[in-house]
Amino acid sequence: MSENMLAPRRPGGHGFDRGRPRDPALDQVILGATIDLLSEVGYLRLTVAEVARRAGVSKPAIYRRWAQKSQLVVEAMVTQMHAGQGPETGSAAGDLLALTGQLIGALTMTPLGRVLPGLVAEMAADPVLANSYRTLIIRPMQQLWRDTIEAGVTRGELTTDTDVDFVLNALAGPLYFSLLITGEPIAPDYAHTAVDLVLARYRSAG
Amino acid sequence: MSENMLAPRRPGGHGFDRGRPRDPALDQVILGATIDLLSEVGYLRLTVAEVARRAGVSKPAIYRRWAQKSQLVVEAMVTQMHAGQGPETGSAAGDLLALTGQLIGALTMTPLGRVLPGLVAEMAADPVLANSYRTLIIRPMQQLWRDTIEAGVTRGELTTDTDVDFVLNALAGPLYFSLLITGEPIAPDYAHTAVDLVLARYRSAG
Amino acid sequence: MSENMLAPRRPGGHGFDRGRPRDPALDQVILGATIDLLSEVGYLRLTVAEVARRAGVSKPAIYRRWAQKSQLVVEAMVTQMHAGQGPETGSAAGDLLALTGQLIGALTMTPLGRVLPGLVAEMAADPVLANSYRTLIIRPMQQLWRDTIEAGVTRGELTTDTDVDFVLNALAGPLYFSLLITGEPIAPDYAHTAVDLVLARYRSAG
Amino acid sequence: MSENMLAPRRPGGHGFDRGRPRDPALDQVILGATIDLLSEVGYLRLTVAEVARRAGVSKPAIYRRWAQKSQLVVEAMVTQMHAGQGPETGSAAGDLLALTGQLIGALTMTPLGRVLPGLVAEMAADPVLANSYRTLIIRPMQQLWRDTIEAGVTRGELTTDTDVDFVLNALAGPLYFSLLITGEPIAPDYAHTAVDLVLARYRSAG
DNA sequence: GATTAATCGAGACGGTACGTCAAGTCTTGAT
DNA sequence: ATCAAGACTTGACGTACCGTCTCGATTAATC
Repeated sequence: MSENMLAPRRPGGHGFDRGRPRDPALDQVILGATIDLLSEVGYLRLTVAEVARRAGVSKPAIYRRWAQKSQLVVEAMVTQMHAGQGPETGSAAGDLLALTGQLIGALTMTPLGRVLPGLVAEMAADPVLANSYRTLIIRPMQQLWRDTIEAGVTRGELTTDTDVDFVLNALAGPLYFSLLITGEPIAPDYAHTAVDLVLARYRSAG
Repeated sequence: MSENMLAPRRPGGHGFDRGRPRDPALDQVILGATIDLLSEVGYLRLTVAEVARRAGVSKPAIYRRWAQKSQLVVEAMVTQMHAGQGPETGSAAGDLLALTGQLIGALTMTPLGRVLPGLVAEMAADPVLANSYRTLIIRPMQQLWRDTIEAGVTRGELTTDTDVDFVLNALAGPLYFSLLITGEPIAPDYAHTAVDLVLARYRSAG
Repeated sequence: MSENMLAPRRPGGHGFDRGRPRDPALDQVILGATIDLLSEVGYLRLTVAEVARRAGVSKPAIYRRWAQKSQLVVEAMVTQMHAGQGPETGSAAGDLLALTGQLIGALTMTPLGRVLPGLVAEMAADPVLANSYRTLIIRPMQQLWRDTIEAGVTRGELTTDTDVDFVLNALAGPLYFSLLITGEPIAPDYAHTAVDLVLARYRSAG
Repeated sequence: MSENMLAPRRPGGHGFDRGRPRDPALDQVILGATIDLLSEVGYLRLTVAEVARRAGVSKPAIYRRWAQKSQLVVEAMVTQMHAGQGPETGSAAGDLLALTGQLIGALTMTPLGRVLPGLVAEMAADPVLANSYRTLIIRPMQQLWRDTIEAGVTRGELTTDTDVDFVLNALAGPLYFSLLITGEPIAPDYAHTAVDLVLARYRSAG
């Protein structure tokens, strides 16, 4: 797995600290330029050369850090993810509502929405990238949801037969479907309706 | 709407039957070659030149019909959609189960699954293409689902407050989410679990 | 030689006058459009499709008459050549002066000048065309010059050792050189200077 | 004038020695492949892709240096021009004879003859190219002739009213005329006959 | 008068080359 | 080993023009 990760490439295998050290400021400048460009033109029309131009940096400086355009973009996205706090509203319903709302926000208010389509295409052709994206972005999100759902079960609010991954997919899936496929806007009451749906089935009688 | 459609470009606006007509056989040969290549190499690695070579056709013959690679591919996908039959199992539960199973089949057994990621990326960058795909593929599918759900309401199996589009998204969304984002295989009991979920909320008491 | 000629193609080999006869008016319309377009855009940028459009004629109607663009153009040029009259000024000097002046006029006042460069290129690659051009345009011109020079010899104005072809080349060559290669304008006194040059060498002492 | 020149395109206007320098070896490899191909197939049938293939170079590497095929070809021709030595035979007659012979050699023994027709066509359609060709190839040649003729005047071998450009055209023009237009071979005694002609008129009595 | 065959305009067809673009790697000289 | 700059290969893109072929609709000469 570690070889699949995309976290900044390190210099060749000899030692780690010979020669001129990388300018750490460049990482941020590059990622910033990437986010900006991404939200302007989307993934497909983003070119590495243009990122370099805007960052005032050379192309090799970028490729020294990320093996491909897609990995640069994933990393840029990661910096946009707020260290997702598990919500603590006191009830499973409230927590799920909060998480769903957070996800809607991320998909519609951040560049993530513009980026996702292009990334989806690359992921289908590049397993390494897919792995990076899933490890760095999807998995942490899933874990948050799982923790929340399991807390609900533990507290006796959700039935013990609750299928954690299924619930997660049931709440998040339609959002991605609208974003990527139908292009329809997300209904303003989506979060409520969807959480209601889940609770109608999995709310513990006790 | 008509200007957004991509169905084969037609000759200039004078009349419609002047000059040598397009060879309709070529349409089929080209679309067939496209489907074949698509299922072999996926969207991103499909090249128009290779489609031409396999179809025994010139590149201009292709570009005469479709303005871009992406539109050719959409059209090819359309030919793969079987005039979706509304299922008639006699119960809303059975019908929804059948539709969900059909969709799973289309996404996993046909080239659609291989093609979708690339198409999603292009759609995000090309509104005309997005419109075409939605009009030709998504909307007919949605209509089928809507008809089925509404039939359930009419027969008194589903409550009258059933949100048709929400239900549709709830059943189909997670499938696309798995296919495009998480890459996880679809659980073998997905159809049952998902339909159960919906019925737990929308089954009519009567 | 006859098979190298480009004079209008005739219908297939059976008989000569079955079926609908060609519209003879079209020949003229096409040649006219060719001349016009030629003088506007030159040879290389002239397309057969545009000639057809302007002539209100179809492409096959053109290719039925001329096998290639280049032959159409040659034929169009021929129609521009005035049945060159041998001048009759009474003296060899006067006749040569007149011929040279005529040639200057043809090269600078008619589309010939715009056409020649492109034709030269095609001729180098297409012997059939070269033959047509030389037979239909160059040879008649050469004959005129030869007759004139020989008349001068006969009348005793030019020495009997006059090399007819050499003289012809000496007078005409520099004109083509300027037109095709150097691009320099032809000196206004070229005709006089050149004829003087020739007479200085070949004027008969007698 | 400088903006009309085609000599290898240079990088953007900042400085001149930043970034990876062009591999000068490639210039030579490309020009060499161009010359070879040119003498095999002539101008019209030379394709940039084939030049690239033979030179073991990519197409963009070529287009980085020359904006169009025609400019590549001109540049290739320039490399074939031997830094023309002004002949020093001691007499104007001998010098002119030598120059004429040199020109005959260049037109018949080098690829120049095969290339010229195609180039002539492009020049007529592309003033920049025409300018380049004339500046780089024609003008240096003309200067050589002018110097020679003027030396003859200075030495008293040619009359002081000798029209330098006219003489030059009179000697060179017929050669191009034969090559490009009539297709007739150049007479073996052309050089002598032509120089005789000129001397008959311009030889100084003194 | 019916038949026959080549014509007509329109435009599709195969072929071939064009010139462009972006991705990712390599090279230079300098720090 | 880094940096900026930009050359480099690779591979595909979409376009243009050539000369041919096909369609349905005339148009004459022949039968």
